[in-house]
Amino acid sequence: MTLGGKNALFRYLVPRKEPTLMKVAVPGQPAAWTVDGVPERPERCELIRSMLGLLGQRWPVLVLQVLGNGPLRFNELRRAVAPVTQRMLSASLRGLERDGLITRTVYPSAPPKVEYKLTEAGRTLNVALYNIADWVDANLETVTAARAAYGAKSLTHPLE
Amino acid sequence: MTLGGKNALFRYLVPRKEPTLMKVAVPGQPAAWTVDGVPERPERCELIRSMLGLLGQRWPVLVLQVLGNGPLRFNELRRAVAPVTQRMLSASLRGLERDGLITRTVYPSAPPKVEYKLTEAGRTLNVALYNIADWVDANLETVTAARAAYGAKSLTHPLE
DNA sequence: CTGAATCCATTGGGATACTG
DNA sequence: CAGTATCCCAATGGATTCAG
Repeated sequence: MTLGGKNALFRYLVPRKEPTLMKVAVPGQPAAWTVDGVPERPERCELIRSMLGLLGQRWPVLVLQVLGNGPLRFNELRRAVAPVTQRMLSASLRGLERDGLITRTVYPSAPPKVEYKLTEAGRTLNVALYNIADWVDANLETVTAARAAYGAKSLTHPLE
Repeated sequence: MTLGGKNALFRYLVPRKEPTLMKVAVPGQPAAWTVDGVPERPERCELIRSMLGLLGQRWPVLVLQVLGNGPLRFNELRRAVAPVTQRMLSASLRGLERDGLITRTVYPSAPPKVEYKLTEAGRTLNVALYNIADWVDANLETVTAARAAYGAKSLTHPLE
């Protein structure tokens, strides 16, 4: 089983503990973990997983999408991605800000005004999301049919 | 705030309950939910969210990636994406099969042999994943710096 | 070999109330 | 307006055991 070339992403996704297939022996070189000859960067692995986890969450994706239309204030966002709760919106915004996908600007006024704005990184990540949507457009019937065909089988599935 | 054009994905991601921004009033037409003039398809919304949820999970992504190298049997897969548990691998495989991303072929023999293989849909979805990896490659320093800069702030965050 | 069933710890995330 | 704090429930997912 080859590991080179197109499937390099995999090696960045495997967990750190006992990484079996990550160990790619390069002939003529000392045993080291490399990806296409480049030394593996654990932080890249971490970040890919982190981003996939982010995109799998409900609200951050929505926030990213609505901010693509321009900067918004907290309650504007809250209405835009309703029915998000304050808690979840706040948590999502902090997570996105932490990763540098949005900026948080406080205008010292009464009442307070806080503006959230997409960064360039956030904008480009948003674009990557459209690839998923494109895939769905191309495979909607396929998936729907597969699910229908699968319907007759057992029901108690831990994962959806 | 405009909703047209580039940000159509958003409207497919909003929850069904009380969809605020989904309702796009088209002047001169009867009030109906449309996306770029095309009637909205709730099942597409569902599927996009479903796929994002799938990609946010730990093991299905890994399974998809390793199967990109060719078909594998259950225990081969288990070793390849170690340290996955049997339960999680089984659940992931059923989910992927349900969505038509992989096929499950049982060879009637003793001991039993089951082969899992990527479908064309699974292969193309795999490709979409590389866009996330590309984004990470382009923004690794940005995100790392943002996280470091954010470090000084409060600690109790419900979302990561 | 290929799973399913059971038990249990952690976490996501909603409702509500309160604050500068 | 822009949040934080608390409570609580359901779902995720790991470890272990059982079965065809």
